[in-house]
Amino acid sequence: MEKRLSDAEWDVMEVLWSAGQPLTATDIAERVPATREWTLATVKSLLSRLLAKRAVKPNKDGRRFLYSPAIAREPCVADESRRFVGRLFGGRLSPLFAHMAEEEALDEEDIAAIETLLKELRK
Amino acid sequence: MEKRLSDAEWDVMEVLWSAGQPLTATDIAERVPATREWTLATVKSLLSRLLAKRAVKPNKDGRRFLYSPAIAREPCVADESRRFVGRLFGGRLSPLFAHMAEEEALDEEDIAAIETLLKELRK
DNA sequence: CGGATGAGATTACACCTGTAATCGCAAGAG
DNA sequence: CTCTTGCGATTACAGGTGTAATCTCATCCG
Repeated sequence: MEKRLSDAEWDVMEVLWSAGQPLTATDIAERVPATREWTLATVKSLLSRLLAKRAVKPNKDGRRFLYSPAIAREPCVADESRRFVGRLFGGRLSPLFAHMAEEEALDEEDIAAIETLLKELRK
Repeated sequence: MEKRLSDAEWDVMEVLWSAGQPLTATDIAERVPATREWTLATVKSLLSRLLAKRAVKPNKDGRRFLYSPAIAREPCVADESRRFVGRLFGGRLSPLFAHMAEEEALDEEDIAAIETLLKELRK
């Protein structure tokens, strides 16, 4: 990634990442979370910015473009995670974990999943 | 909190939270992470903004102010955590955990700490 | 008492963000 | 071949942010 993605840009990228295929601006506008009541114009602006950041790739399809992600989701998530855990929890995951546990943001399913992961790591 | 804190504002708040006592603007400027090469003026600006957000409390001390946090760190961290985990991991902690594990951002110590926490939760 | 000092308040300013309207052009409709 | 329409590109604009200089007092030094 050349630059960080803004919140709104993330929403657009999420659409592209989950689509699994190139989409037109209109497609994207339709799939963006409904809570963002964006007009098509807004989506197009965001696409321009994402193009400038080289986060999406335009593929000419006749008179218009099909957009697809130029960067994978994983590295972006990794970046944000590092930033976040670094800033709030001194870079360590365990304090975050402790915090979430206290907040009761963990349910049975999470706990089980994490236990399994831990076993994996231990091997 | 009335509003979200910006990155720079967090740095100021961290100083205040960890100081455990009211500080003057100058004190704060001295304790801010050195990587931020801020002038005193910058710190004062940030303090103004934090006052506007009611995140810090000014206590008149003769001719100047001693600043102390008006909000606790925990709720702020909780807010940011919710935002972060919600946005990137669908609100679930286990995918974040899986991600960090893959990134090898976990060392022995973290793993042990988390195991202990899990046992606590299980009880 | 008068000037220097130092504190907060005010102002500055460029860049980023969210949100959009408008422009200019190319393609399809007739 | 012309008119409409749908697209990307350009422009807009207010509010947030990082970073700071300047202004305005009150006070301490002499």
